[in-house]
Amino acid sequence: MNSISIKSNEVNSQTKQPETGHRALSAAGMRVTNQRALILEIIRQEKGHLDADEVYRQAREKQHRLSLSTVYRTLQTFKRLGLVEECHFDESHHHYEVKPSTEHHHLVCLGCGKVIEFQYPLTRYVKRNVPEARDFEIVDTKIRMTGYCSKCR
Amino acid sequence: MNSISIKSNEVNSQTKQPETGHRALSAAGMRVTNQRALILEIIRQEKGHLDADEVYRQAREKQHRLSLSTVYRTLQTFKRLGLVEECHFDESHHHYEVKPSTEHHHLVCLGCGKVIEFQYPLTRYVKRNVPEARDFEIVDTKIRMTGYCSKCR
DNA sequence: CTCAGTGCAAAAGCTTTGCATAATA
DNA sequence: TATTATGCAAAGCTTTTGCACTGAG
Repeated sequence: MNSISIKSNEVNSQTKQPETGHRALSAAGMRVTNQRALILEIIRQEKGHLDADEVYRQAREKQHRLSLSTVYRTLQTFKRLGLVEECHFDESHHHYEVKPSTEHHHLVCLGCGKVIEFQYPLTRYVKRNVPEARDFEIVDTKIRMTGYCSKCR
Repeated sequence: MNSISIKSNEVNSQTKQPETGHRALSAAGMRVTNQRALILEIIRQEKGHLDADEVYRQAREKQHRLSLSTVYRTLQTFKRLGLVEECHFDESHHHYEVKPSTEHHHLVCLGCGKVIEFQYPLTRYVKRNVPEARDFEIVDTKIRMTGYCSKCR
């Protein structure tokens, strides 16, 4: 409903209160719980791409009693609200990242597992150049290229 | 080790023997079992993209006692040999298709679930136009665009 | 005070594995 | 005959769900 843009990763260090996420959550008409604020903060601060279990482990360090199901439920909620996005780097897990404002894609290194992001408006390009995509209303584009990075090749 | 190209989907209908897959299997130095031949035949004949359970159901119609684990093991084997490829259309399953000789990608309709394939050398395009991809040795490109097809939009 | 959100435990999917049996080369 | 592959059942992992309790608004 509301489009909430996430622009900064900096933590509000002047005020003592961990304000991170409060605006976004309440703007979406959701209750602001410690769990949600914490999970959102974790995903935002991690530049990379976390899976549910990594979020859980990190969250647990701050909130001892938080449960895995809350992590899953919260991740689903954030996904629905468009706050985070699900990626599929390997076959078994989901990974999550903050929703990027501009279209970007991933290069996944088979050697070291590093994920390199690049921004490029490939949706537009495909829409223009691929006949099959003409009368298809593209909602989302996911590109995952695998291979070997400069170090590993 | 050997690269085995699959070119035709036609069933050998002159000879009575279900030859499908025998060459490919033995060329790869694997034992030719009825189960493997059948599973390969099913994946080849199905133009679309099957998941393990669909392969299992179809295979069962011909070989009553075949087990799900054999399907999984066989699919893994075929993947390793490069005979089939794994796709990820939704979050929960794997889907398999015969390994295509030319680069192709998928448009997945969120309305009816239809999967439209299109061929386009996007790897080359990305390699040329995306700086981050320059010193990355791209092994595989997976593009999945979701949206709505002409009927569903 | 009320209802959305949480924790816990249990269940549900999909996939893998151990082991004895069956079948291929 | 010597392995390799299979079937069956059981386990493994990730994710979801039911329910009573807690806490935000």
